Amino acid sequence: MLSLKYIRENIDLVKKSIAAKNVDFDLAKLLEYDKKRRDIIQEVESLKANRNIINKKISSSNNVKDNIDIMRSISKDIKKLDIELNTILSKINNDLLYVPNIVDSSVPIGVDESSNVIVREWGKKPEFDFDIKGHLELSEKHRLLDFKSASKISGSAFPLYTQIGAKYERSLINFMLDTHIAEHAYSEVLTPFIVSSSAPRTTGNLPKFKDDMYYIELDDMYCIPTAEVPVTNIHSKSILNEDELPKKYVAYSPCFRREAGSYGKDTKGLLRVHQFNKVELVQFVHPDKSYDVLEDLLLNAETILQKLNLHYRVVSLASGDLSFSAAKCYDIEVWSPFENKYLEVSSCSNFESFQARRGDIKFRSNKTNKVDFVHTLNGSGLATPRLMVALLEAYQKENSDIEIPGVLRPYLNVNKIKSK
RNA sequence: GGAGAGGUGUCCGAGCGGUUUAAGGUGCACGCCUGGAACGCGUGUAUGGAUGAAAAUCCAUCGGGAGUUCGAAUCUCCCCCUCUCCGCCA
Repeated sequence: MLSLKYIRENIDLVKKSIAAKNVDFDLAKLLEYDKKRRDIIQEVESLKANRNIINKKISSSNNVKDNIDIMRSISKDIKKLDIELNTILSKINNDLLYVPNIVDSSVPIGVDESSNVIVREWGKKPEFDFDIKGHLELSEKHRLLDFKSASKISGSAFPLYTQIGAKYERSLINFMLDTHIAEHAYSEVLTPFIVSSSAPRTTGNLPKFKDDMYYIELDDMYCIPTAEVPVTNIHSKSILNEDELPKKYVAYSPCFRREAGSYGKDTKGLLRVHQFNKVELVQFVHPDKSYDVLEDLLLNAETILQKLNLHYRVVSLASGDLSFSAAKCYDIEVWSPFENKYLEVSSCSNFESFQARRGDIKFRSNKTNKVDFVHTLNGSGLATPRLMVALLEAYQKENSDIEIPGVLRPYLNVNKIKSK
């Protein structure tokens, strides 16, 4: 969320960002509401000031009767104006939730992903001198996944990991958590996976993207689409000390996504699923530092792929591909040899004060003793399904055995997944 | 699910219709005192909003919302949250 004041004082920038993100929003109407709001406030506040003065006269007695008559009429006027003000305020507050975050000046401008900019590539595409198999065929052969049983349980696109597949998944999660905790100094949290509506409102998932989440009507709660949602809200409605910044959290969670509107796309196996596991990095930082931290956080996520020795590239998202809440975002895409394309395994975003405003997350400056909103950032570090695709495919041998990367061997206690 | 207790400023805690512009304490900051410190004394100490170049002035805020009243932290209703006990349950 942007503040009304900020919007009023940066109309051009806000207008530009709305256009750059391809968002439909009537800014002129909002500014008109704001003008009306300020007019009413001035009127009603002078009445209230008057009310306070007369109230004091009544309590210090003499002329009580006359003053009560005056108070009656003032109170009537105040009540009328307050209703008018509340009406306009609720319109404004609702509209504000639909204003997208501003776009950082370093973000490439473009309507969609075709304008994304490749920032760097790491490693190189593995080469094979035999016909390679895809992750589905490999996991079927080694009984790592059982989509058939899963569909009986939950329908399509819910993975059921079995035997060494399940252990592999668990190992990946632990490996990633351990790496971020030990090498990047994140502190681990394990959060609720079902949240009330205020949490996704903070992060920007609500109100605009309600249909992307699983909703539990009976309790008016949501299954989290990412650990970003609960973790970002750890510090909602509070003022942190500047000394406490940066706050760095790493959280494993399952992620639940309805993926409405994406049917028919990436339907094979693990490429797009309704439930997946992810290790998420979240930081609360001083506003001056957030763009440096974004680069750090990106490197933290990249470390995982480097340790797994998987080829990947980093992409800076164009304005039109940028999410509603983000000011800037990098995607990390891992190479899938069989799909013959890059698969998104991480998004690392700087939200600046956008989420902090929605969640009321502030810090008190040491120097000025004033409070200001923190900046929030997060990034997947990483999501497992497409990572698993890349791992199975890149590490397959001609006899279909799958080698286990060195860093995962202590977790899995085997060097290879062998045909039985 | 049932019964009860409670939600007040950084924190603790009083107030239960108009001397509350929220007592008192605590924490914090600054000043005085001191060789330096503690003690003591003094001053200040929130958030949001409106006007304003600024200084400042004003308005709102005692979990949230609605109501009663000339006037609500205080009375009424609805909701949320925390705690205790009971029931159910992994």
